[in-house]
Amino acid sequence: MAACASGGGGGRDGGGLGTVLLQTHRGGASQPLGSFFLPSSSSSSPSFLGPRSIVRFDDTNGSTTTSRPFFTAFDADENGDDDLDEYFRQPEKKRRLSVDQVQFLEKSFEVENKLEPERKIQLAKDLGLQPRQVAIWFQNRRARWKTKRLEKDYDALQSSFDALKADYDGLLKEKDKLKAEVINLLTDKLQKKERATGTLDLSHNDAMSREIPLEKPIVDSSGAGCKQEDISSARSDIFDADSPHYTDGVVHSSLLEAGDSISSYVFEPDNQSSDLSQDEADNHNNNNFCCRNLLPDQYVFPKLEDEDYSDPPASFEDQAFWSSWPY
DNA sequence: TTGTGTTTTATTGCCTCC
DNA sequence: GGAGGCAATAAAACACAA
Repeated sequence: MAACASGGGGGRDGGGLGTVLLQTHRGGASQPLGSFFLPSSSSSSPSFLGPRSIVRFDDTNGSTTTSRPFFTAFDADENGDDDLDEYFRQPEKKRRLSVDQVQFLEKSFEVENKLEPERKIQLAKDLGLQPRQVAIWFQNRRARWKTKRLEKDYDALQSSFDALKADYDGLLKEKDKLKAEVINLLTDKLQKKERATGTLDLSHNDAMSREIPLEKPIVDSSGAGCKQEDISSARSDIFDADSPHYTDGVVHSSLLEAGDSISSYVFEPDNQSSDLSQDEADNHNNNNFCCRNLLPDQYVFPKLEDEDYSDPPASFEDQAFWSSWPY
């Protein structure tokens, strides 16, 4: 058998297709060409709806037979020999499947998007198409389906990310707000206490107040810049007795490192001190701490926080974090 | 009418499975 | 090794604005 599909190459199924068509042709050697055409159910006008790929087969007699297996509407009697001749002379062209054919294939695809050989043959028979065409249609349809699914998955992921990001941003703002409130309350408390006790060296304090802004007071680990009971009472106003954040003079917070005490970590580290070593810090403490004249031997320069938890956790911005995200 | 972008049909080459 | 699936791609058909 010599079979060559048009368009060059012909593909693997070309042989199978040739076999089918040749068998059909041989089976009905006296059959007119019109028997290959299906009546159109959607259009009364004569039209060629199948591809015009012309498959030539040299039969055993050496003559060339041209098969046009999947025209869905062609009335040979109406069009006459001229049209037929004109059609045969036309160079092969791609033809789209008819609406009915596509609908039929779509329904079949919904049932099962894979095509077993028997089903392929049956569909081809029902639609007047080549089995190869049915296979190609399913293949292309699977590709389109996959593309759509990817788009949907991407949209879902994007929505999920946006929602999470909004939540995260909201929480960050809330955290900043609460932190500011804590700082203000503690600051007020301290100032009131200092005024009430009158132990503060005002002249010295005035000088210090110019160096260290009140919004970010430096607090030591033993007394938060003043007496332990001062900061303790202040804290007790901020954190209630049941609060997980503070018990027995120690803050237990997810925001803090394990073992850190509030006296060290309630406040952000002073930027101007953040790069100092402990020795430098001690020196800095002696020179600048606002209440050093109260209990000099207890003053310890505030422990500096390594990381600022107001920033997103590294893992959140990290690629690895999102690559492990389950959605 | 024509240029351009999109969709559909078909081919090709590679890969996997039996 | 053959059959079939898939990705990439070509090319025809189609839609549509200018």
